[in-house]
Amino acid sequence: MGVLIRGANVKPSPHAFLGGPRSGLRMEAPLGIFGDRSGDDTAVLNAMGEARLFDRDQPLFAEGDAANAVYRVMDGLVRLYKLLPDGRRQIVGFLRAGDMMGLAAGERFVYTAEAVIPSTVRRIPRARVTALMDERPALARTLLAAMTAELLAAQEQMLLLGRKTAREKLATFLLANDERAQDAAGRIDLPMSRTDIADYLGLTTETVSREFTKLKTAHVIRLMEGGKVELVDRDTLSDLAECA
Amino acid sequence: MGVLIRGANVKPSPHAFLGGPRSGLRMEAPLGIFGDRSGDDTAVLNAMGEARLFDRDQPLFAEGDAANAVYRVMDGLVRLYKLLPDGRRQIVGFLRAGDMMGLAAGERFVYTAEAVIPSTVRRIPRARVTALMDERPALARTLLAAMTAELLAAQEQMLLLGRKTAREKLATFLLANDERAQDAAGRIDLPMSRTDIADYLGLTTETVSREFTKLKTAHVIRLMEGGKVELVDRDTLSDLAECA
DNA sequence: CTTACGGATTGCTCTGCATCAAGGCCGCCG
DNA sequence: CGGCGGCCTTGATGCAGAGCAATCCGTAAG
Repeated sequence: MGVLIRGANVKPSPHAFLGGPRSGLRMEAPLGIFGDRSGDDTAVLNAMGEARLFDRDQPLFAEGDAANAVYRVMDGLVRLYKLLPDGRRQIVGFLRAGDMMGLAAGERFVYTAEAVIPSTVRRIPRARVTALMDERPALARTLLAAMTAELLAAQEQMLLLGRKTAREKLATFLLANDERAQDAAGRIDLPMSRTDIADYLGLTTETVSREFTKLKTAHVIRLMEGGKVELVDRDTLSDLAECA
Repeated sequence: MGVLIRGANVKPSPHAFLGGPRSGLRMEAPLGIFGDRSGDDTAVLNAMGEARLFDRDQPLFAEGDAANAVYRVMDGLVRLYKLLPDGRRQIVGFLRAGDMMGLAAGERFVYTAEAVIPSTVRRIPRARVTALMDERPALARTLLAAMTAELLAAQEQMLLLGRKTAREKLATFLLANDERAQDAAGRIDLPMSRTDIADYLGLTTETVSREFTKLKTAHVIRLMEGGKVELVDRDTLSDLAECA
């Protein structure tokens, strides 16, 4: 499953829960509801496993593969998606540096993970995570809290997919990424293609492109080279997003 | 959060993972990946808390309420939903007897829970769940596995909401309920209104009604009184659902 | 510099589902 | 038993977004 965990090297977001769908677990465990003893559990996991570089569009694993490891993105961007038999695709999450996936899975993965851009990913055998949970019962709780965040994000995305208009979807997407993918200049880095964004938001490439253009024309955003986006008018964007 | 847990009194489904969106956790922990020591943890939780009867449309809790308890449905049907400011509604899950909710929540609930029909619900203070986890570390693992199932179901629902047609959505919905809501005669019990189904599938009441009619006319299903549905041709329904 | 290629943009048309608008059915209450 | 109100169904119409196709643009290769 699309479980990702943000590591200690990534600065915690002040709005962990308001950022919309992240499809990821945060190791900081922002929810204290299961007891606040997470401590350094995250650090232990972070150092485990072997890192490997994946090329553009190279799969980390595919739907149907045995789920015998969890993965942690050290650098780059990974997409998780499900396919219908006729090829329609739904991206259920994007993972950035520090995010983890594969924790929430059954015997086999029910979705595919691919590098969107060249990405470094650490692979940790599931057995080691299990063993670590035996040593430190608190880890299970940390993961529980993390999975909770994942679930909340998934439900937020259900609201988006089921009830929001194209414009609202894109506005929500931009604001969600505002929290997670800002560079030094405050711009958002969106290395994924329009098609990827479309498949994440339940739209087509053309519609995504048109809505980008409209936001640009309205001076709400500015499209920079390199796939970067500057949010000029966050308030308007917020209104367009209809909460979330 | 839409975390529900099916108790030991409900017969395990042979297709726990194929039934599509359930928005619920199963205490049987069908995934052995976190270690298979769940044992009787579920039974302990089942007996806890006080049961209470909720009338039709009566809220168990609302969006924004402090999330200081988890709830277990003993009998009836509960809907979980999120609202947009202008009133658009997305139902993120239906809970039946044995299902549990509220485990995956932050400080406050981010959705509302209401009884669809008169329902008996047990309320368990969160502190007791936490205490129980201290006693039995294995419980955290059981919940972890359960939450995993919830997450997989949520992602399946994302695929449905983002990429399936109205017909496919309804077919998927019927097959998912086939696993969970059969009565003695093999019919599906759907006590929720057309509006509820529409808000769950990201459609309108009218579209749901029209698709029901089409399936009926094609002799794929039969609509019985009392909101019951008989699946006459599961194969055709399966084709229409496009997997899931 | 020229060509080629893959993604992005834009225009035009089409359509699935939403929206608006009647009825129809049924259970409830006076 | 009759009227009322809620839900469901069905029909007519509209529209947001899909589908199709033609550039455009930026990058890489020659």
